Amino acid sequence: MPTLACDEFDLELTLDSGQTFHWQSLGAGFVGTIGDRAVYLEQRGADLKVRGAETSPPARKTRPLAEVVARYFALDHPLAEICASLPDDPAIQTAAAFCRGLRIMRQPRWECLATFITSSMKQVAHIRQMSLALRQCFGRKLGINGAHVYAFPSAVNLARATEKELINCGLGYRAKNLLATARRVAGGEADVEGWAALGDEDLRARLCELPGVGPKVANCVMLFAYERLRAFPIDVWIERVLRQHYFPRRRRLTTAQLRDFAARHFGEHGGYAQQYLFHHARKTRPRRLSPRTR
DNA sequence: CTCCAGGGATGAT
DNA sequence: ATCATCCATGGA
Repeated sequence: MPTLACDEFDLELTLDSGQTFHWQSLGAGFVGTIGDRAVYLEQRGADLKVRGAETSPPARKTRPLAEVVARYFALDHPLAEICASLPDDPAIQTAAAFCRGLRIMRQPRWECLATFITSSMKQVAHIRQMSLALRQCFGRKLGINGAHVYAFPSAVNLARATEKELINCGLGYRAKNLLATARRVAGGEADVEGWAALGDEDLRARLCELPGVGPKVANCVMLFAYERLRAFPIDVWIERVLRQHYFPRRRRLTTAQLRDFAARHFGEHGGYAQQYLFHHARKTRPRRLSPRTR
């Protein structure tokens, strides 16, 4: 199987860090899609084994799969330098050590935006379920390693859906927002590709105009699909971590103050800092003790 | 500024 | 089987 060198990379950790919600474990690796391509991935140390779909209509000239994978997982990010640039405080240093090899991905823009619109007020298991349902109902079916996966549906395809169909995919009140946003993107009113040329503030403003997109979702999309490594999404987990470690006995603290602090303290790679704090907090969350073990 | 809808998996009892 | 918990956005 074709192999790609991947230093300072942990595939499983990266796929399990709340950036993407459709990869499934299969044998010793994972199957999923990158754009319209079905992919099987398996990591052995610094080797990343990569297999593309056995395409039935033989693919026309396309970019080499290794390039596509390397770009998707941002294997070009200088991880050692990024970690060295993070502030030297115990909270972030502990989290960064815990998350060695976790990279901030470069996901397809529409797929990332649509998925994070569905993510609001949902936990990872739900988001995975909705992603799968949307793919099965509206996406293209692809074969890989004897399994099958579904590409994420284009905005045009989702724009043709009815609200009821999206509700049947488990979206609840998010159906209306996703449908409205899909229609704006499909109609060219919202140019999610063209927006890549905008500065951070303008991009955030454009994203926040879309139905179902607030500051948190906008920051996730900026970070995971637009390479804006300063973007610092603040959800309840991160808010807890920030208050606990950086403002231990300050009671009155607005979200605006937290935002300003994060931007100043974590700087140009704030998104990496956020992802490390987030993943560490989730994976080391204090589990409630049952009465028996207490 | 505050309050609240909303809903299904998850874990505790 | 029942019950509490988790959660971002948007609108009142």
